[in-house]
Amino acid sequence: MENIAPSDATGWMPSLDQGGASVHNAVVSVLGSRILGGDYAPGAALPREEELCAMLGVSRTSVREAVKVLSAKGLVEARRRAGVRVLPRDSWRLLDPVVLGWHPSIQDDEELVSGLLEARRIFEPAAAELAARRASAADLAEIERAVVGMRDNIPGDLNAVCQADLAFHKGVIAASHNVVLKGLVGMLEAALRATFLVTNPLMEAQSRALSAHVAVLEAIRVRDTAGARGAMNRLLDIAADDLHARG
Amino acid sequence: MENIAPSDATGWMPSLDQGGASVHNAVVSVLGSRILGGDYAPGAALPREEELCAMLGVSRTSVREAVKVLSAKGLVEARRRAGVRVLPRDSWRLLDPVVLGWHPSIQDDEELVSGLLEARRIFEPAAAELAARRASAADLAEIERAVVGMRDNIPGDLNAVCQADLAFHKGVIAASHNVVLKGLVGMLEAALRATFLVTNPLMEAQSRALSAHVAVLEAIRVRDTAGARGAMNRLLDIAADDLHARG
DNA sequence: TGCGCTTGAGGATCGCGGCCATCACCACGC
DNA sequence: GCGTGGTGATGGCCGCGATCCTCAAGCGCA
Repeated sequence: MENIAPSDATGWMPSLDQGGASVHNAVVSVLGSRILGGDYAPGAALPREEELCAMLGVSRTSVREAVKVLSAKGLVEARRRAGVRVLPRDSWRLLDPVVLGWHPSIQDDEELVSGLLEARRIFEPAAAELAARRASAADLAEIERAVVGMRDNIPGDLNAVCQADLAFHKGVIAASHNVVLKGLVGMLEAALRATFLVTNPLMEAQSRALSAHVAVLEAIRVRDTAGARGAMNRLLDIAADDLHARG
Repeated sequence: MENIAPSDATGWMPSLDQGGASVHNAVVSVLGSRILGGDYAPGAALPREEELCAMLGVSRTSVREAVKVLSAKGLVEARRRAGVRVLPRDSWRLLDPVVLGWHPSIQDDEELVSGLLEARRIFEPAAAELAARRASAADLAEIERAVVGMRDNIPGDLNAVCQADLAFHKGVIAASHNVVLKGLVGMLEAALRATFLVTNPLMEAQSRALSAHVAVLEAIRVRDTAGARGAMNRLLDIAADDLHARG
């Protein structure tokens, strides 16, 4: 029965503890995390509005807005008399980065991790091939900047390396100029984050990964579609190896 | 300045004209369609809450809930003093079937149609390959039922054929047992609907498509992964041909 | 005198609480 | 067994105050 709001009258702690900066975002985040975490299982019913208000210390307006948002993301369904029930996992918009961000520990969800990696092996090589065909000068510059960012931070700042790695894959997908693939960057972001959490920062692994990234970049630059696809495949092989070795 | 609500006091027309069954769903649907239709371009600001209320004939509560939903789907962003602004298309959750359903005419959006088909050619053959490896008896029965549904309605009910076709592709993706791929069924649904709108019901095309579907089913049944991938590729070749011939 | 930073007021959304309407479900009665 | 009314939940509307971002006017400095 924790309390989100700063509660009563006396003091005023300016910050909210969870999620976004606004009250209803905090409610959305709390309920979403609780659903993804399994506290409210699919098929189960959430507490009534009134109870949620009391539980979270917010007004009905915020709770109702939060329920609407969760409903928009396919997590719950609100019916008139029956209250709010959690929908089965198949209807959850797991490709929504926000929803994926509510997962308490992606790296421990075996089905999700393998599904994400499998999906990456399906569409990232294809994205690289399309990028080799369509990348503009700006796209190439973006990808190259990411590679440079990886190289310059390799022995040191691990966080910067991760961000550059993410920027690299985002750049390749953006260079594919495909609307659907661009809709998958959120999923990719979550997948990479999970990978970074599992894969320890091994020097050798990092240098291998860097050379694979360079190979993808060069293949795209010279418009070698098959080479780009193959280089991306090798890159994902390395990632899968690291993931498997550590898992 | 149309009015969603039944307006004033005298009469009471029970039905809402747009979208779902509830008021806020109607508002969401109207605003979403208007954004997708280009009436509110990316970067532009929506009218103020008060104006939207007057324009749609609903209360601020409904408008605000609708804005929250649209914000959850990445269409708009509400900032305090600046009002509600439409976000760039890249942040729209186009993989959300609801969002895609707001598109006024998918078949006329060249970039979207080609992007959808391209995406299908990337991940549907892969899904067929995975299905050949993992399909359960129930999965196979579901796919087979869809094929039978296509065959039995081929000369007659076009709508039933389309539904069976959709069920077929859904079944293959479900049989792949991949979380990410299952998240793409909404996109697939919109893609198929757009295809059906363009491709006229040619007898020869339908029979060709049917045999291709049967080939995919048989390959999955005998666990022929490469065959399933190839058959799905041929199926998509046919679809692309029909689409191109008519486009 | 011109430019840039600060500060003030305005104005929009945000959040709250109460109210009534609506509708599904259940139990009672015919 | 079926119809009907009670009951309790969500759906929707309204007005209020708080908040805080934005824009622009005003001031200081070179």
